[in-house]
Amino acid sequence: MVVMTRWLNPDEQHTWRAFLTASRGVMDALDRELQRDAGMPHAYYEILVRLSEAPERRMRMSELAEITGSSRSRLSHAVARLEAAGWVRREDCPTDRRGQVAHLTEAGFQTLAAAAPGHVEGVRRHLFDVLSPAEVDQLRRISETLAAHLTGS
Amino acid sequence: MVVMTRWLNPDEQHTWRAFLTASRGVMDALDRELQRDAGMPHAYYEILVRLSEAPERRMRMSELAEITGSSRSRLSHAVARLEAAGWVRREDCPTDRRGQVAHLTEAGFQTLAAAAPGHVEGVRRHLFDVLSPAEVDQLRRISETLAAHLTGS
DNA sequence: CGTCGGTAGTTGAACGTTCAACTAAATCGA
DNA sequence: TCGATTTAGTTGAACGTTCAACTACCGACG
Repeated sequence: MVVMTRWLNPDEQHTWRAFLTASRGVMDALDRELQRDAGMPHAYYEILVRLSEAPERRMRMSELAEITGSSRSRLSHAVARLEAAGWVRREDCPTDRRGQVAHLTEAGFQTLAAAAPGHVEGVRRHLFDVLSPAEVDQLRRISETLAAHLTGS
Repeated sequence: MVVMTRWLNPDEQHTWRAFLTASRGVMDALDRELQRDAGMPHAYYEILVRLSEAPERRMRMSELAEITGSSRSRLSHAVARLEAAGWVRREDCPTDRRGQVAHLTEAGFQTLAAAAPGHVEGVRRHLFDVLSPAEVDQLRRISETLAAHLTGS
């Protein structure tokens, strides 16, 4: 069966490219800043943040992968590096002999605490300061909708 | 001078994380689909698209780097791979002996033509079909604002 | 109890990006 | 016209991600 492609019209084209430029741009800027100021990419920063928020600063690898939106493999490699940096330690899970628990070390917490203010400032500078409160609200709803549909399909 | 960090309030926190999840999620999904269906990452697809739109399907490396939002180094590596795949050829620039001109080959154009319908469908599925026309409009304005501020600072 | 399918996590190779260093040519300024 | 600066582009190494293959363990069903 031949299906006609519904190409993007010029408006959609423009929106799509603006979205690409903006989202990539914001992420790249924050990534660069974090790499410069804290010596780690944003993905690693996020891992530390999520661990710092977990009870006892510990989390199962699977859950951590799930919540940071990364594959198990990616998380495994990442945690290996974070462990080498002394920021995370891996421990055996007491209830599941297959499992591992990632644990944010005190050094990791301190590194995170040192990096956080600069990063938050960056998020403000590149995102919140630039948009009106109404736009921030719109962005939130749009993002939630998009995110919901991703897990769905 | 000690500066108090203006942390993100819970609403901002939520918005930021939703934005992260959504933009990463959409890009990841399209990247996966393009890799599966066309054997190339989205960044490479974009290079081919931009070349296909250029006069004579030719563009200076610098301009191509600029327009695709990548570093010169990244583009250089990317075009090297695209050239190895037979989709792009590099030619000497006639007006600037330092310069190179990337040229989309017929094979590259055909590959692009084969990949485009599926990709556009993906963009619709993950983005446009999910949002109302008003939201699409909001997203466009927000993205344009964000993009404008990136080049600015 | 045994075994069979699913789950948790790791590994190494291939790939793509970044970073800094480098070559070569254009441009600017005296 | 000579030298200094800037611009164009490439290169290789280090890094981070992906993919597929792998080990080990859990849980369920006979």
